[in-house]
Amino acid sequence: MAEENEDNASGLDALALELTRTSGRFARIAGRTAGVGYSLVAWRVLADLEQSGSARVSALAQQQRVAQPSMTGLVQRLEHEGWVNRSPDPGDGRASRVAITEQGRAALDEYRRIAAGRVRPHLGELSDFDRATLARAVELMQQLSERIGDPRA
Amino acid sequence: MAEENEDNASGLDALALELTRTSGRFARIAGRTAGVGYSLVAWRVLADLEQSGSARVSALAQQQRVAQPSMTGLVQRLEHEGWVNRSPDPGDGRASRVAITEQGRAALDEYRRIAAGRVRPHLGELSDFDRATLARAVELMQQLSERIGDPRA
DNA sequence: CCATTTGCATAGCTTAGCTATGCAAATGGG
DNA sequence: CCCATTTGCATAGCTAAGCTATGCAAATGG
Repeated sequence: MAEENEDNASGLDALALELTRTSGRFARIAGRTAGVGYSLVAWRVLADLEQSGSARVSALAQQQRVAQPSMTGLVQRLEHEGWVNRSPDPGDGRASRVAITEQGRAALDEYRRIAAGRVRPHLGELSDFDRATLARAVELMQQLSERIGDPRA
Repeated sequence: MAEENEDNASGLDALALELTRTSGRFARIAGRTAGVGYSLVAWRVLADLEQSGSARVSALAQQQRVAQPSMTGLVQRLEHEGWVNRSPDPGDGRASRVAITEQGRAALDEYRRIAAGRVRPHLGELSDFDRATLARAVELMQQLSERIGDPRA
């Protein structure tokens, strides 16, 4: 791969495609296999709520870059699991604030334990350099995610 | 991130989680936004067929690590789009061989053009080193994908 | 020749996303 | 103060994508 990153656009295209395809495959296999059940977005929402305390539905939708009705549905499923609850927003009768429950925290911990457990042993077999490469790639993919589809691209 | 990759398991767990979450987010944003329509698995199947010529449904399912009925459904959708066709397998009356059509090749090219076009400009802004990091990360994620969930783990 | 295995399809479910639309609460101009 | 607009969320209805369980026809083998 190192021989095609210096000169022309076709190398960029190839990298763009490979990155997209590989990340999708990896996420599906690492995050979904063995029936953890919910999507990555669900866990991201829980993780957000774990730190922020509570948030409104539309704010969650914006953060995760999904449409508002999609987030409504996800929150409903999470509420049905007992992982979040909704309370009326003081000062705005339309809005409701979504907060994580104790069960939600427990489920999140469990998910983290399982998901990490599936990937960790294979990470452990890599060299320090390869692990650092992956860690840096995570940062780069986060940057790219934010830039792609951003209005000010 | 570089300060936590040397000593204990919590660093590995953190990397495992971040890698899973970030790759999922990236794939969703890069591959799905702007309504390319089908999933990454669909395009991977087309790409496989482009190179292999034709394959059986169960072989495609194994390659993509999905259940056989899932692949049946995907092949039906692709067939409905006119992107693949099915012909009876000579020598095995139960099986049918799936092959890509000219329209399928065109659709695949179009997808590649769009998907690469969305990511490429942002890749172009990175340094050579960062691009090489991503290219190496692609290889590593492919390795990890193959090892995770493999019977002989 | 019949029992088992194999390849694929179907049925029925859940998750997950989308757009379009509805409704109630908040906001703001006249 | 009243009414039109905006805003926050829910609902309806669609498609895609995955799963398990099951059915059926063709191949295989004792």
